[in-house]
Amino acid sequence: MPFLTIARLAASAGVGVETVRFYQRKGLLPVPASSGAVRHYDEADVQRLRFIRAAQRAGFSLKEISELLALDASDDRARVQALTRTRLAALDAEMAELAAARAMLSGLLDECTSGKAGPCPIIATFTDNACH
Amino acid sequence: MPFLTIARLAASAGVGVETVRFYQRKGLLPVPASSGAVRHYDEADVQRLRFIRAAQRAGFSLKEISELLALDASDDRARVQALTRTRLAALDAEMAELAAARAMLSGLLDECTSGKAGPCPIIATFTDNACH
DNA sequence: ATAACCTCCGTACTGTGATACGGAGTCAAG
DNA sequence: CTTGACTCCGTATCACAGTACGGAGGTTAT
Repeated sequence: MPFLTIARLAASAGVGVETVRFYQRKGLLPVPASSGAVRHYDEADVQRLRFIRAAQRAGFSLKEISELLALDASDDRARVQALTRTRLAALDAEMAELAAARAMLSGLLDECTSGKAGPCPIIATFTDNACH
Repeated sequence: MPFLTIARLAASAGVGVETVRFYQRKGLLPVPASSGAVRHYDEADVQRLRFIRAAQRAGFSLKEISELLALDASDDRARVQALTRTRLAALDAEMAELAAARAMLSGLLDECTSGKAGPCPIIATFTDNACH
């Protein structure tokens, strides 16, 4: 049977040992009862750790992920959907902000590189507070 | 002449007094030489503080902003353009990540709400690490 | 069986952007 | 001439997601 040490568990999800221990402290990963001094991990731990990283890539915070992990056991789809809708709304808001910033900067960069005289339009824009 | 106290300076940019003091500590705002015990601020300080907030809305970090502020004096357009291009690339990368997360979650939410049997698809997706 | 490496555990520190607290001094109005 | 609001200043604390460190002990390859 493939017992994993903490280093191999960490490697299986592409994180560092310290990160695994950090997740344990946060309650996101169980600390296995050690029959002996060195703890060992199994596939369930690998799955759980990968779940955390996958949910993180979807923009969930560690706090939200710990709730998702709890819901994994309880199968409360309404709550999962609510968390997901909240996350979607937050993603939309963040994207709108980034898009606005991108549009502004890209326009200013064009202006600035087109070699007009006078002060740099990028700096001037911030100075005039005209960007919002 | 309209001397401003720190509270009025802060209010003029919609930030708190502590935030102004924080920016002073970071070197983003000058600490005026106080002729007396209470320092006073002028329009230049208001402009500088507003510049910081405007650049921040464009996604620049305080560290980048302090460089932009230095460039404001030196008029080094090439450097400003380089910073702006770096910021644009970072914005594009962030937006792509958010868009991917959004697409995935939105699809999963549809699936989950369409009331199919079996385990919640959102949870299942993270569990299968199938999202990337 | 010993060197080299790994694990365990607690604690401390990193960076980012603030926000809070407490005591002493200052200033304007009533 | 006192009360209340504001300022100054240093230090501490917050949230977030880790990263680093050090010493004691366990494990593995030669």
